[in-house]
Amino acid sequence: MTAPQPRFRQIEEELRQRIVDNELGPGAKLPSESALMAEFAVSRITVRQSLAGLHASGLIEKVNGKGSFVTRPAETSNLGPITGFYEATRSRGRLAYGKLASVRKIKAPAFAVQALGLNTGDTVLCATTLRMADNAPAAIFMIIGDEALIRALVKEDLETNDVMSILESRLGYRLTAVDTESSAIPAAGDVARRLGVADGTPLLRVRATPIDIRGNAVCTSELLFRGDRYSHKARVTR
Amino acid sequence: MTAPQPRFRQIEEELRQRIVDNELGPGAKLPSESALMAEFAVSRITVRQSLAGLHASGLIEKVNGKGSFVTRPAETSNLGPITGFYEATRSRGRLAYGKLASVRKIKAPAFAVQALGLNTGDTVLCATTLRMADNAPAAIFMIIGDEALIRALVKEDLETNDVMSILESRLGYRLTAVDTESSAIPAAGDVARRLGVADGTPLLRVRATPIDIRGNAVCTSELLFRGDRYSHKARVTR
DNA sequence: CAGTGGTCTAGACCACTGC
DNA sequence: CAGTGGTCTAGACCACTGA
Repeated sequence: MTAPQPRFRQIEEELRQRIVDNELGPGAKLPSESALMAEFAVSRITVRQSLAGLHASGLIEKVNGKGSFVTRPAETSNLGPITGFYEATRSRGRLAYGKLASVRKIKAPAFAVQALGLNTGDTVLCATTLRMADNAPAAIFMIIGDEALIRALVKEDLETNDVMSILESRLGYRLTAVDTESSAIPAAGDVARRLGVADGTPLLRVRATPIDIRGNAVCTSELLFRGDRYSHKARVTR
Repeated sequence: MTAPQPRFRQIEEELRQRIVDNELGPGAKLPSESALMAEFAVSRITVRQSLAGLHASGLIEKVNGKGSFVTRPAETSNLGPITGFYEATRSRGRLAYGKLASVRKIKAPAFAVQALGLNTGDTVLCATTLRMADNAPAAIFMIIGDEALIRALVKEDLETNDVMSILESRLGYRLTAVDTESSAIPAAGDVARRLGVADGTPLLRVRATPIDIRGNAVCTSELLFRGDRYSHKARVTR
């Protein structure tokens, strides 16, 4: 038997649904606690218990004397600098932009198969950009995912905007985490040439997979940095 | 003016203190909610609000019908495989151990100064181990911190146990996060020789700083991996 | 000023645990 | 069975916001 969910959780899920469905968009004001008491016919404590759940998920913020509001995810992009190359670079006062190198259909590489839960041999769309900092090549970025999603990302301009920020502020995704895997590899052939380094130069390879509010992988990406000039910072919490 | 803390937070802090001071050790049962109501002369809701705070920090767990218990941190070491080299390697069925290479007093390197909030020129104690997987060199590990702490870690056997697990299960630290910074550097001289790789081979360098429950850096460490054989996985949450 | 969220009280019934 | 935490009600007073 599935135990019936407690009332406060039902209300929490109902509100969560309204937010995910963009019925309550970023920045929108939630009904006041007394309004929710009336709507769901429960006591104030029950309402507050529901709101506490949403607050804990970072979905809403409460402002004393004003009300509760849906958070604007893009304004609190604290999922690590890797996931926000342009933002991080610009915040240090440097010029950052990218050049779209290619958009093509490929057979999903092994890491994408695993990250996205695909079958071997599935085809995916892959967009590649060369990211520049102060007019010097800084990194090669590759993003892989569902065709419709990648086309939407390209349309929203991958040469200026970070993927995470497009996903959250333009495409309505609600992200909760990013899975990352870092390793060090030698630069080779075309990659070395495009980054302007000698063959064999150590590169930092970071593969990142944003996870949405339902625990699903949205897409997956690979970033190749010059190891001598850039590093990847993150805070891992339990 | 510092605003007076609400009652429930005072109680939360009091209980948190008892846990941190090991007055309530891992696995210990907290007083029941009714006992806490009597002790602090507050209503049950207030008590539960305090416990909710501790629960959110992962410090206690509640068991219906039994009571609330202090969590055993070592049993939930999910702060990333980097921070648990031995544990992660052994869990894949491979032999993992280390060799203590040196323990010496040094002038704190720049990254340690920043991570630990020291002054340039301060001296710290530094222990180095060579970590082996299936009898082959896998990584060079260096840990830097306060003299007493490093000596305690060495005494608890850095050749067998992960730092995080020693800190949590033997030395009574309560860790909440780990700050990490990854980059790729070429192997050089002594380091290359000890890892058994050619000069210039890309190495993954991960610097990790465990953060305790009060937000303080406990110590800081640097790990040099062979980039072709190991990678660093982490899930970054908001 | 009225409306909002922040805090708190004094009760209640339930499901679960262990004796 | 008594003790525990899980859920919920119907109130209350406060501090803060904005008109």
